[in-house]
Amino acid sequence: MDRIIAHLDMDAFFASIEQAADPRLRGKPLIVGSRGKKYRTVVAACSYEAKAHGVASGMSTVEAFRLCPKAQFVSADSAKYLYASERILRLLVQHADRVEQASIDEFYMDLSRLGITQAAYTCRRIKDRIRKEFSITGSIGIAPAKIIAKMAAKARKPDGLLVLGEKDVAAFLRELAVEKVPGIGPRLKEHLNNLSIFTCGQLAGTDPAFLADRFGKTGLWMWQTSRGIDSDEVDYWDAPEEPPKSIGHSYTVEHVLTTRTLLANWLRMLSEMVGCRLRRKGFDSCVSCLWLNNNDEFLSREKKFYSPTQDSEVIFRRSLHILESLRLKTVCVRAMGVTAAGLMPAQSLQLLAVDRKRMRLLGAVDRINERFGEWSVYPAAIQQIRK
DNA sequence: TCTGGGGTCCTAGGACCC
DNA sequence: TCTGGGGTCCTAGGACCC
Repeated sequence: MDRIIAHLDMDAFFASIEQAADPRLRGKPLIVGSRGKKYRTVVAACSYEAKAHGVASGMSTVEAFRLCPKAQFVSADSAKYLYASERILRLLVQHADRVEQASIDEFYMDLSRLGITQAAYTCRRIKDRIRKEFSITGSIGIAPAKIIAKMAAKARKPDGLLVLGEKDVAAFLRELAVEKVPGIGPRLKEHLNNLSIFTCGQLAGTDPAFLADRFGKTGLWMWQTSRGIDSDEVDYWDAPEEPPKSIGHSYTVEHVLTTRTLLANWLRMLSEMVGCRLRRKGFDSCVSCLWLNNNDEFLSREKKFYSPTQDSEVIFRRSLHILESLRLKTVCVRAMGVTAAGLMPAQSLQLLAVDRKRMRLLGAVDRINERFGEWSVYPAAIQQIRK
């Protein structure tokens, strides 16, 4: 049986939800910032009215407002989007045998059982229901492979539907620019263009051994994709949910940090957030990572430690240890991040009495913060950087 | 993750062991 | 003591995605 995969990609998802929720925003250019500070953030999403002025996701809001001064601004409200995303998932499950959520606004459906005509009909029906029930739109691509379905949905945005049978795939790919393939970003595009490879058709015609030699695994993957073939992992459905590989937090400060003490205080806070999330999710971590943007130079280091931990204080000390190993001559930090990797299920049994006591303390602090709101209780060292 | 912030995966070189 | 090959682990850094 031929595979028939549909990919639903919501159109300007965050912005559309905001417009659906607030009639005053409808029909207007809208910028959704990833955080509340209007001029110190980037565009998480924007309405099609804003896109018409050249605004795009990932752009700094300063640039976005230069292009479109009249745009409305709201800060992202992820709880709202997650809720909508879950409801969309529930709707899709009613129409497809297998549904996989690929991100907050993207879904795959296996419609192989339906045949192509019926699959197309079902997708039209899904689009109608989404418009009626959510007052937003999504685009759907139908193809024999997940990655092709995804590209097909993108190609018909917004509010589009593109149906590709087995025999249509080659024609669809032939003239498609290589950078339209998800996974081929600016760097790979440039590399390929330098080799006079501009379209998927040209990529498909290139010797795979040559690509493997140039790009390693990525080369073979690009070649496969350009011929409309999913890599094996991608074709795997119903996979049990993978545990996260890392948990981290980062922050860009308004005013550059120029003292070690101030920097340490911020690391303390980020470590606190990371530790809290480790405990909530039930993980211990044995690899600590620290990155800094110091004097406009990006630095990152990670180090493996032999005792797994979920204690914020330990995460903090490890971050400091890594910081020392950087031997910074001057401190001039604009952004920094603390990440816990090497995750494993938390050790429930603490051997030493002192550790048991410490875990009880952390547990109590977590419960207080859960009940009375985040940051009800926090280490005194963080005091001076909290507003 | 580099004008935010959250991630994943891959590569390559060095250390170390047999 | 040096040379060689194979394998694993650790770490830095690049590229990409939403």
